[in-house]
Amino acid sequence: MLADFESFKNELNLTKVEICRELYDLNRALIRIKNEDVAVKNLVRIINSTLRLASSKGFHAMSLRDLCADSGFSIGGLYAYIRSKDDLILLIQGHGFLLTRRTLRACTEAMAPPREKLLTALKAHIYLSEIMQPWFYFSFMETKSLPDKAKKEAIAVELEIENIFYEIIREGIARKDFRDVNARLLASLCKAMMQDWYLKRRKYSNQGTTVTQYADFVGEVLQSHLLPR
Amino acid sequence: MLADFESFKNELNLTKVEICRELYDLNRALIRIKNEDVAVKNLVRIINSTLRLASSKGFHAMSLRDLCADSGFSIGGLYAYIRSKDDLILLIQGHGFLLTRRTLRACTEAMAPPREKLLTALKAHIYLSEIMQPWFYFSFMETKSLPDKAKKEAIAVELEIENIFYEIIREGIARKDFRDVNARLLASLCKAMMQDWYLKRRKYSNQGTTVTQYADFVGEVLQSHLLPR
DNA sequence: GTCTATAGCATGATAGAC
DNA sequence: GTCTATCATGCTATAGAC
Repeated sequence: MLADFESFKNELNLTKVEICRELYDLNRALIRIKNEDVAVKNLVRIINSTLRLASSKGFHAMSLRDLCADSGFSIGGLYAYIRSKDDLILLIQGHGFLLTRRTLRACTEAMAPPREKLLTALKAHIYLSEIMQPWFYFSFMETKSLPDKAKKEAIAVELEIENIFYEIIREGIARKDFRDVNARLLASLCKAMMQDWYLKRRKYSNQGTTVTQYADFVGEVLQSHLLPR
Repeated sequence: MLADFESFKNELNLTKVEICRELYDLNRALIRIKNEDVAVKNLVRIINSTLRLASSKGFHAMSLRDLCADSGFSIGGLYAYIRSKDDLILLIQGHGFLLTRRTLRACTEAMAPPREKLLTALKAHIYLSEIMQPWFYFSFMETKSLPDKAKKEAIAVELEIENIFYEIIREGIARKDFRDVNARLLASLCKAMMQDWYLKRRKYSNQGTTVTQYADFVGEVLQSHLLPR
């Protein structure tokens, strides 16, 4: 069972380097640099800068000159790693989806009663969004800039995630572990609350709220509504 | 007391034309056209197009030529209404804030027990965001593109709105109408849930969820957590 | 594998006719 | 009050030296 954030983090071992290494392996065809260590090291710089600049001014308002200045690359050098500016969105968002789906599926496949399952999925999502906050924020804000096909995929992944929660709630209602509430709407609200953690990360930091606190609180609110009185 | 959406809408009388008329009156200094009827009519066109284009591809990705094509204006004609492209963000966002603050303050100034007050504020916010959905969505997405001063104001307004809910919850706890929960966090979650209505408007439409249904459901979830067992 | 230099184009903004 | 024509700038992307 998933308890605190630290052990979740250690178990997943999702460092920036590890994330970019897998991203590189999966996108070798698009990237001109063939030396893996060099490529991964520089991808970390490029993606770091992209996420920072895009989150502060927006991806479209960020020029490639900005990106080069921030990452210490030259325009020419940068283009060895991407084919176009828009490639960057696809790269970052696509890999974010992959990790989210994989992590959430892994955490919810084990047999468990709905209440535990719900809390586990909730924590997994919030904790993952904490580790990858800039990725999640970027994905949310830049979905509208995606080409049509990728945008549809983004919406589909969103729905898939929501459905994981929907199914858990439905199972709980069927087993009479939960009250007979509107499962679809509650799944949506659950998503909305999880989302707020990475959309308003700064606000929660300023308030001194920790991830674990936040996840626990959302868990309590959901249980207040779901558990029989 | 605030009941259904339709009567709220009729009472406020916030049509596009009325919204733009007040916006024009408050920003006469920036707008070169002096005939009010002409100006208001065209501002409706311009702002409509801006909100539509910005919501589908983002404000920065929308060029002024796009805007002209969509609104039927010429570049030269457009510049009689704005001084620069960025003026448009300020105009739209600033006026959205004004209306939100005014409406929410008006709905919560009456004396009422915390439970009623909370539900009234909740409905007022969600109903207003339904009437002005494109404005709210635009405001949220483009806050990052604002110049420093305006960005700070945007964050301040956000916090002010959240504090309205925070204070109501605190009062309820103090009077023992509510359980002793974390008021600050619950106010944040309340905001997150209200926000989802205008951020994911399409999704809820597709599901067939109505505003009234949504507002009622969020109200129930909050009460489940707040009311003594 | 990374750099500098530059092509080619789209953009925001203005001037001035009507 | 609205239009067309044009300017100056800044952008993405490429070519070619090292």
